Amino acid sequence: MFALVDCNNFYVSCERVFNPALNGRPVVVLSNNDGCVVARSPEAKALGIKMGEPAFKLDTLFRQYRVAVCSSNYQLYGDMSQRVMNTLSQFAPEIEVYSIDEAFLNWNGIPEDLEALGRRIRATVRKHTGIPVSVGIGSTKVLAKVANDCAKKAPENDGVFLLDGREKTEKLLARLEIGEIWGIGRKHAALLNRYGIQTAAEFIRMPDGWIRKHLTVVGLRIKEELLGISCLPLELMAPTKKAICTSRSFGESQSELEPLREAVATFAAQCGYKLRKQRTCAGVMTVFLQTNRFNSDEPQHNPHYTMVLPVATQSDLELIRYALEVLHKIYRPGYRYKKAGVIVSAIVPEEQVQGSLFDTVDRPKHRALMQTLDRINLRYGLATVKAAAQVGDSGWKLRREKLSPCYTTRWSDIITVKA
DNA sequence: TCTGGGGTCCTAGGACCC
DNA sequence: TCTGGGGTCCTAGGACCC
Repeated sequence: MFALVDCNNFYVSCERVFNPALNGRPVVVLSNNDGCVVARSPEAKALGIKMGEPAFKLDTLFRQYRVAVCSSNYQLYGDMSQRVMNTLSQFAPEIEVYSIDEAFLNWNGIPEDLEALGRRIRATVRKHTGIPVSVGIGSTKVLAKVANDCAKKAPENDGVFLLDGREKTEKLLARLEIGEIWGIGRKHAALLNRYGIQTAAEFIRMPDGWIRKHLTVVGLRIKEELLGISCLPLELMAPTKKAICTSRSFGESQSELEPLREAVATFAAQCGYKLRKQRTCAGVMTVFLQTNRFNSDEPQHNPHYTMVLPVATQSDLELIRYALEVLHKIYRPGYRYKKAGVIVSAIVPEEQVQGSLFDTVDRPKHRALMQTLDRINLRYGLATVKAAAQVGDSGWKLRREKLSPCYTTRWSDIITVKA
């Protein structure tokens, strides 16, 4: 058996933990740059606010219904997520942290009443962190997802749903639209609908060959999982990433080279940090620029260029140097760039880097320098020490007008309680 | 004026090898 | 007159997830 524990409207719940005045009110959290709605409280959902809707289109509605609007605060959410995951790991021998707000638990051979265990999890996470969660229990990961959906949507389940027994499962799948199933996205749902398949029950009646032809082996696995045959194992170790991307939309569009240099240098350094964190080096780097695709009357330019590095690296200084080289290649004056990014790939373990006869970089020195830099920044806060290329007047920086404090990760932001 | 930021997996087709 | 059969690797594109 698997349990899927999912935090209810996680980002909103994090904000509410530290600001109880947000309870009972419609609350939304916006994406980076205060762009789109990425989390909604139930009250906000009830107002018809859609996931991913651009915030500027909702201004009037926000005012009319006194919707509380928060910029996203990933430091806070990341830390709260860790606290939730720590609590969850006490409830299962194995746990897969699937995303910032979800985890699968291995409940094979647990002799207890699983529904009761689910309720205990809910109460404990609530007590330890203040975050409300839903627990879905099923014999495969896909069925646990289905169960979680029931736990969340039907109020009578009170946040916990155990999906067991053939009859119970069949009845549920007959009511479930195929597009609701984990792994069936919009395109596949539309395709299935065209063939007259509306529900999950109808889907699992289709022959294997047909599913394979139209939805590849991915679709076939989903069918098996819905039938109760587990083929998606728990993934306990997060695999090292094969590509790492750091990109941002700018608070304001940028035409000059200088702010773009600052931005691209910052993204390259961020990639370096992520590479070091998973103890890897990257051999290939892509830099891209984008103009605002929504301004169709503006000239568009979306260049990108990929460079093979002489020797795979994880040093900020080297990554920045190459990223700026590439930036100069692709930049053209006269365009208003809205977004830029750096992607590193061809990632290898740091102890398996292929050297070069003509290497001019003092690698041990870079390594020591980066270690020191990471230690300082860990202790004194993000980017306390950084490369000069990253420093500037920052016109490109994110817009985050409604940012909450970093209650749990910054001493100066720690919460004050008046009694 | 204002529209996010990450990732993964699978397949088909072409290049190349013996 | 006759022109094989088996692989691997890489990339682009499309689907999906949160």
